[in-house]
Amino acid sequence: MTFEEKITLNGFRLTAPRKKILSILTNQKQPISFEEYSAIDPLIDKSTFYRTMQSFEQAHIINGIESDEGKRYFELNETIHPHFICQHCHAITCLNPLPLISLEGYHVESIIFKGKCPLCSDS
Amino acid sequence: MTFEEKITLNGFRLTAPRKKILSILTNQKQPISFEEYSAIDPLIDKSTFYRTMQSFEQAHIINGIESDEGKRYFELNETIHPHFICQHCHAITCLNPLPLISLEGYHVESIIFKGKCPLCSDS
DNA sequence: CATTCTAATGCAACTAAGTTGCAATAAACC
DNA sequence: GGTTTATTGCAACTTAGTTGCATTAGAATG
Ligand SMILES: [Mn+2]
Ligand SMILES: [Mn+2]
Ligand SMILES: [Zn+2]
Ligand SMILES: [Zn+2]
Repeated sequence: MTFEEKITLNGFRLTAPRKKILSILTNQKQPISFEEYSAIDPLIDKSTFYRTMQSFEQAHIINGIESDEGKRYFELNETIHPHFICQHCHAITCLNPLPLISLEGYHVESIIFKGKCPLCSDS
Repeated sequence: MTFEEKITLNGFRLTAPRKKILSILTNQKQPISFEEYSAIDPLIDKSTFYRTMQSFEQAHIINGIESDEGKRYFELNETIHPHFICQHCHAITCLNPLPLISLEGYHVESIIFKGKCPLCSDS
């Protein structure tokens, strides 16, 4: 699906900030924060960014993930997969899809593992 | 282990706020935030609370969990178990211990499931 | 017990991620 | 092109959590 389709199929207007946000998120291997995003797109407005994240998250175009440090990280919502948050270096990593775990009564939508990433486990 | 032991074995001084914090956390079935804690212990100072959480977390006396809403929730670190965060009502629930999942290269210390809790799945 | 040392407290001021109000702008639809 | 209304961009705000610092009070020592 193109950026244009992702945006317009949900009834959103096709604006410059939205196209840029989707294009940049497409190039990321890992979720990014506003701080990281605005390093790539320095002219972005904070409100526009966060409002876009809210609308796109509700439309399931993107996922938000809470870091250990009180920041939100965002990624495109393509194939569902779990994430790992390193409590040492605070990196957020996308993991390979995992066989779905079911919990009686609960409707599980995502899984986050926490601990030490490979880099931090060595040292 | 008594509150006194938990505190002093880590080289911390035995103070009134620390004893009260541990006694209140002991009575909780689920992790609680500062907001919830201070409803139970209205005289607690915010700095004292958060500084205690930091020291106790480093000493592995308590666990901190990030909610979906940018707040930290705290619980005693007794038996390790996963948690469920409802993305609808935002409740944080302790789950029963789960067979340990291992991820090649990663050192997993905790697992958080997100989705809809039983109450919110019905409605 | 009194003395000393220093960790911990409590208060106020601060920080920073994220939100909100609102006037100006520009998509979308005719 | 003209009208309508969602969206932008700016500044002001909110709020969870942190920090600096003077005061207090554990704990160790004699
Ligand atoms: Mn991912
Ligand atoms: Mn728990
Ligand atoms: Zn790491
Ligand atoms: Zn719920």
